[in-house]
Amino acid sequence: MPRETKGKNRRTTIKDVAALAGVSASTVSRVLAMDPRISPATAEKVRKAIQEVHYHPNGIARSLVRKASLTIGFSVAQPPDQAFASPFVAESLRGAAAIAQRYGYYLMIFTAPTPAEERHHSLTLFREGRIDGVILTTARVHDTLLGDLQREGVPFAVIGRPAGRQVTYWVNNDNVADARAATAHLLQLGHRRIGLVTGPRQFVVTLDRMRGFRLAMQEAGQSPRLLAIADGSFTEQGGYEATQTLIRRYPDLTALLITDDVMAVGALRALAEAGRRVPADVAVMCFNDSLLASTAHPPLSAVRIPMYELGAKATELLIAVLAGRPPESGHILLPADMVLRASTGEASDTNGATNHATEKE
Amino acid sequence: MPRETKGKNRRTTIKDVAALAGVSASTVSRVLAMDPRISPATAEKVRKAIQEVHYHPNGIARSLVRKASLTIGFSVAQPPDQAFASPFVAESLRGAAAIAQRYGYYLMIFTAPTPAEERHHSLTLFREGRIDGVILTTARVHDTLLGDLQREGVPFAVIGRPAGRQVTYWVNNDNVADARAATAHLLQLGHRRIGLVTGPRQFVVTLDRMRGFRLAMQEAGQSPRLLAIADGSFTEQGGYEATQTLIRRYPDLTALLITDDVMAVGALRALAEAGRRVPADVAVMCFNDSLLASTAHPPLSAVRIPMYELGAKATELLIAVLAGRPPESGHILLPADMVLRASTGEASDTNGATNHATEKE
DNA sequence: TTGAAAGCGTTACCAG
DNA sequence: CTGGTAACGCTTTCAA
Repeated sequence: MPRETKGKNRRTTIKDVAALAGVSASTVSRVLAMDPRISPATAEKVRKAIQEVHYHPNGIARSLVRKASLTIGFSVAQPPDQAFASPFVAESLRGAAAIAQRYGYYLMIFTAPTPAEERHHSLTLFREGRIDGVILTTARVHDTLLGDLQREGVPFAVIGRPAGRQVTYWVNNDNVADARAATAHLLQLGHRRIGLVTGPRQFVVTLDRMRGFRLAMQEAGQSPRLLAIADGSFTEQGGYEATQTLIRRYPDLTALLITDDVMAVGALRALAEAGRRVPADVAVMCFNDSLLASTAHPPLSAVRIPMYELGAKATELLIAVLAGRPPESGHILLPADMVLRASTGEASDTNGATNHATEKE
Repeated sequence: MPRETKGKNRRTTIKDVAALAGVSASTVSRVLAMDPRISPATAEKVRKAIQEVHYHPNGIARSLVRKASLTIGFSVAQPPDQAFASPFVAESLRGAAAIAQRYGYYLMIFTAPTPAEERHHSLTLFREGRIDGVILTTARVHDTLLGDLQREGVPFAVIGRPAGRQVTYWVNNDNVADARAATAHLLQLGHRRIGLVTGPRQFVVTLDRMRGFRLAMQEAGQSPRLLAIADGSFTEQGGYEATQTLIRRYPDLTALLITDDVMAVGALRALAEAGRRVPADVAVMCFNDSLLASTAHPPLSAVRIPMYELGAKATELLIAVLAGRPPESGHILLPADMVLRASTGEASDTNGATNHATEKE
């Protein structure tokens, strides 16, 4: 009769442990929580029992009672068939995963092509109790998302600069300053006819970089009305098409600033097809600086955006908030370096994979 | 007194809805589950109440009682500071995310540098009830992981070919055949002194591709003892170093097969430094074919591994298993094409970004 | 220092 | 067709 022919193969629960150790479930729970007022003797007993039955506390039950999932959502604001193809997303996810893991948080990812879907997923996951907060990887210009999340009490941190003033937690590089510095660098090299290829204008990052470009050009005495700018999607093809448009309309450009390295690769293709040599005819400079930039032909000079760090910092920020110790300074600006390679005619070798001769701004 | 000054700002629960609609919680639950035997009238009442209080069922509570989290784990067998940097990981994750989302599953990702950690994370997440099953992205040669998971009853699907015979669910391309075809192609171009640069030998994929290489070389009458092979880590630097070693030891190589495109980019760097022109002195062919391969200099001929599809199919397989309708055929082999570009001297243009003139095997 | 009991928010069985 | 009630596995008062 003391045979244990009860459950078939239920996973072992806290009660099994309690029974085996001859204590109550509460006591087991306390041992697990390292409650100091448990006697060393019983603690030992319980621990042995836990070992014996291979007990693992059910995280779902815990989440239910604690009202916390220990899970962070990571929102990729792109169609699932593009997400992660972008080095920016992949790298910032890498940073987020590293930090989440370090602090004992789980990471749940979801993709959302449209703002509406991103809103829906973030809200639903939170309301269902599946995530405690969310990392957003994109800030759009006219976007009710952030306001909605705030209103609903969803904790979140943004990678990028939110358009409004009201958002508290975000991490970014200073895109206006960085784009301005990059443009200034091209000007300093002697270029005057500089074109800008940007991503979609619905993104704050696009507008910020455009603004930096404009500022530098104005400072150089260029009329803001005459600036050569074209936009495209954040893809190789997008960069290709935007560049084609731009160089057709402005055939005398001698330099191109491109706000994304994937797009820049497409720009190189367009330039090659048009018979323009880089950097002899047209100098090219881009943003991000993934492996793609250093292995392109020619290797691309780039503003090195700390993508990994952006993801990591945003996650740290969110975790601090979730842990109830929100940092006084809600946002962080990370510095971006400039990496000079052959595409602006300045690199010593032609394969810049390790040629990170950087120049602080 | 009919003022609702009850909870402070508790999220609304099924009971709130029940109270408002004047029915029991069970009834609300049934409406949610679209139980056919609920009367249209009450269903309507309940639905209105749900709208009114903005009710969202708590997913954690559901998971607890249903013993299913609707969540799939995605294991990245790499240190968090490398994960997703690999196009293979990024692309297969993309595929997994798309399918998971389509079937209403959530995706939880975790990184694990060592087999021990991968085992620990997979097992713990499952035992805690946080995931219903797991996608593994790497198959190692001597690996108890898969056996352990089976023993513990963790449903899983593998991207890649598991070493043992016992594993049921996996998706792969035929690496032996694909490597053999690639080598055969180089042979057909007239090369005889062909070197192989591979990833770490602990991975099944490495051994399979080595095997294919060997087979083709043997068929061409080469002594298997004299084959030029070097291995390195799956990084640009790994490819660089392995290639350096290889071309020093075998200075007369006229072609290189490299089992990864990130590594191939490093190989190009090593060749350039050694003063070998590609393809004039050394032809280069690689695997995977991400954007990196087509934008390298020169553009790399590659065996195009369907990375996205591998992730997608593995996820479909796992979801089928979780849904209780395990497919009769447990594993799937996807075909891989060959994309010929300038690095083997065959491309018409030098920028192969869209030059996917493929050749079926 | 420990135990009993009351939840956490659902679902599902058993009556009616 | 609908309502009570007992789980699901854990944490956390409240008592002792």
